[in-house]
Amino acid sequence: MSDLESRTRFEPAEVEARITRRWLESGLFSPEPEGAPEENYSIAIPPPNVTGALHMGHALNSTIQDTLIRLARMEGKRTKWILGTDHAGIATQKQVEQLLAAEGTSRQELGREAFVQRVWRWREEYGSRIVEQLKRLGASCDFEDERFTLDPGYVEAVLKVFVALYDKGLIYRDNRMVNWDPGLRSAISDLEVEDREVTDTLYSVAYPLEGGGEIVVATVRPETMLADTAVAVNPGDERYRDLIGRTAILPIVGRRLPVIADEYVKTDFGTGALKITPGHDPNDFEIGRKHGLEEITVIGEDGRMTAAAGERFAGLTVEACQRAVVEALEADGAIRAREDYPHVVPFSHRSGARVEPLISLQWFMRMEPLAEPAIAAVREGRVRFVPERWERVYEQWMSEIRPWCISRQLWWGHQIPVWYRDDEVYCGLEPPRGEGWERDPDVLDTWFSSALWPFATLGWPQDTPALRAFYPTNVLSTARDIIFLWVARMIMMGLAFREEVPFEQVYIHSVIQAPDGRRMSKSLGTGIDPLEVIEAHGADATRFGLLAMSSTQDVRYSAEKVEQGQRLANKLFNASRFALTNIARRREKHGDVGAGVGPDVTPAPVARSVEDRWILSRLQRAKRSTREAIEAFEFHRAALGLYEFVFDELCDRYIELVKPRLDDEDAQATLLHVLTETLAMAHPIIPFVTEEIWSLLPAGVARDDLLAAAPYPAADDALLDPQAEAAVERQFEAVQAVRGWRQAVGVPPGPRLPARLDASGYDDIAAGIALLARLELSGDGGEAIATIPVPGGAVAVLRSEAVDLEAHARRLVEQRATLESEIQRAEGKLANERFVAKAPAPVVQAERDKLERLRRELAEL
RNA sequence: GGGCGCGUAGCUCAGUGGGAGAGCGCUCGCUUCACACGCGAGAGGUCGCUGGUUCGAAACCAGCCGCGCCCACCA
Repeated sequence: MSDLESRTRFEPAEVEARITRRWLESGLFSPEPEGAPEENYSIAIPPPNVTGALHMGHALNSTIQDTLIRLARMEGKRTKWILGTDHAGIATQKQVEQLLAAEGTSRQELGREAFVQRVWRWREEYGSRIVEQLKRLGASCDFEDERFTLDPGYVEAVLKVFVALYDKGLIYRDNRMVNWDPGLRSAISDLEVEDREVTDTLYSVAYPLEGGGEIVVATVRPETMLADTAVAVNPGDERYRDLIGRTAILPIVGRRLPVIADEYVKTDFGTGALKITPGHDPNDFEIGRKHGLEEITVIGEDGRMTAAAGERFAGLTVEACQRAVVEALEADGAIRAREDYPHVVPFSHRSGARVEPLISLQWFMRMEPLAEPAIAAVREGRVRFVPERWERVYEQWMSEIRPWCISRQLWWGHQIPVWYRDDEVYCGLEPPRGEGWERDPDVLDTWFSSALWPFATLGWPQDTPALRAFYPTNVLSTARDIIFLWVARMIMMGLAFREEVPFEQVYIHSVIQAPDGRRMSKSLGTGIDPLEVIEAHGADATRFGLLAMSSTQDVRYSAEKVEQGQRLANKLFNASRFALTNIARRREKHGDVGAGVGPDVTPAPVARSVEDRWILSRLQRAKRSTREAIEAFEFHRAALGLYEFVFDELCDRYIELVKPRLDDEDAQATLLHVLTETLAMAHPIIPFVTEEIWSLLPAGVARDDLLAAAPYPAADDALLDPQAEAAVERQFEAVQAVRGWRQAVGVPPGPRLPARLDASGYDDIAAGIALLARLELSGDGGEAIATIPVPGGAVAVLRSEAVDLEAHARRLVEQRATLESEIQRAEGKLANERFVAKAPAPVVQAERDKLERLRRELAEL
């Protein structure tokens, strides 16, 4: 205890490592796979990239999930937080390629097999970093059952899904236009493309017509004209009607281009005539297929012009080629106009390169048949989004879903289980028998394997106990940016392969922006490292701060909220230190260690006074609202409500009021009870400090086991006491009135002031008022030198030289003015006949009561 | 082009039909026997603008202004 007495501050760094070790050694986070999903509770963590380091988004999301998980665990549910990392094809491959480059070699030089081995070695060395960082935050994941999306079992799940969808005809190979990322040299999906505003030049180029005349087309990409195979106009366009069916001559190249009609062409944009380049423009590709046009490719996968572009341009970069083509057209006098043209163009989210639309042989997945039941699941409430508005966003995207390009030209990932031999194609879990087969070199989009996360992590396709116990999971928590990339696809795959939704609720949490409102990002230098925050303020403070600043909308990072959390941890620690050292000291003196405290139970509260009944009543409300707020994903309400309870009610009021009674065993029991319940109530939010204090509770109060394993305290309605709440409310109004008066009239806060209570309804609470407002109350009938209005009467201040009567008079004038204006307002309201007639009776009555009270107070003055 | 969200105290944000709130910051006071990461008392707001619904609007509806995000194949 003497040790505790000297610890005047909560020191997180000293405590956290010790507590973490106890948690991990307890096995509490690793439940036996038993029971049914309905009685169990599980969350699958959004798997961080193996390459990743904990950023603020992870920290918030992990805190949210851990708060849910810890609450569920304390509610007695078998609770599993499924942990793992994602192989993150592109990010990881890039990382290792950079290493190789630094070593003066490359993946091509190593060859595929050696390269993949190299990535595995890298993963062994660095892949657990983020998992260790999660421990620092206090995350109670099942660390003993960590998964990886390239584990052998996981690979089996991925291949099985691929083969099944292939057999159903949902996965197919096709030569189509894809988003080609020249930086990555791979196809990417629509969702990995981001639009950026760019100002290009819009050129008007004249194409001569066979037999005389010309047609002028508009383009921002003159270099692609080398692959033009037609010119299109709108069939209803008077200007060009006569030209349909004629032939244009492609400048520079000399190719003959049919002039075709297509509704797609807008008459009011550009020149109304459109050059058609099926090989390098998605729209033109569709038009080309519709009209059976030739598809010519002049831009290669390396982002340079191919031989088909002609000797003059082959080998040039796209940019250089554009300049060369424009020069050539100028020399021909073919450029009729140019203007600056701001528009959005696609860039790769992965490499940052400008996306090059190319025709390429890739694997695609038809999504509509999978989307349909996934839309129904949300519509029927089997999956619910919080906040609800995301359901519409989800549904809208799902109802317009397009084929998903799932093949990537990478080496790190799930290699596609398809083999070729001449014209034969084989798809299966095992390689085909016989000689001469060659496996498709491509790997699957990382999100393909992520889509299986909630069940592949539990052992599917094996029918494992874990799968039976924890699927479906309860909640998925994430930011909105991966609703389509990941959440929607998990729902589709869960329904397709488990016939069950993967989770019941999807919580979409805030995106935390930099304090200045910009995106938090390493490259912008706006990132804040959560580990540094933990170092500086503690994990509890970080968790509290993140929850307190979170919302249903994006928020700016608030260092103040973290500091608020640090104050809460410190306050709770000091309040506990006060209670524990005092009670221990007094019991030692009296030689009874634990009277009134049963051996294995939280001490039963013994309410002797109105403030005891009050704090017990307030405690029930705090427990209820904290739990309800967490369950409703209103984490800021849970965190800030806890702060308010601890500071305003437990510390500033109850502990102050109970101080003089601490020799009383009943008061000790009540204080200990409130303290232990508060610790338990707060634990899901600030687990470290609460666990630490729990371990310091006297024998008989603290169980030997962990607070993390203790039951979450239920709100007991029998302890609600509206009378006590009203009484203590009145008490504090009176205290505040006296304190305010003291300040205003310059009476120092320390000395006790002789006074008399001329008010009714103060039998139980007068002593507390005297204590907190520093009054010496007596029944002295002498004359009051000053009168302080309090609810139901006044405090009469008796003879004292400490009172400045002029200041008192000034205060009286101010208070009268305030009261009079409030009375006027109430009177006005009640004089309004329509208010009295139409407003609900209780509202009118409340107004009348208020008016009466105000009038009494004015009279007291 | 379609959709969503947000404009409340100097700052960051709660609040959704009956007397404008929190944290930080600011002012004043306090070595009150747990905590100065503390305690007490204060100052500070046309709740973006306009109109409507209502006895009553920061909240509900409409329009406007400003900011942010998502989706979308007009060269």
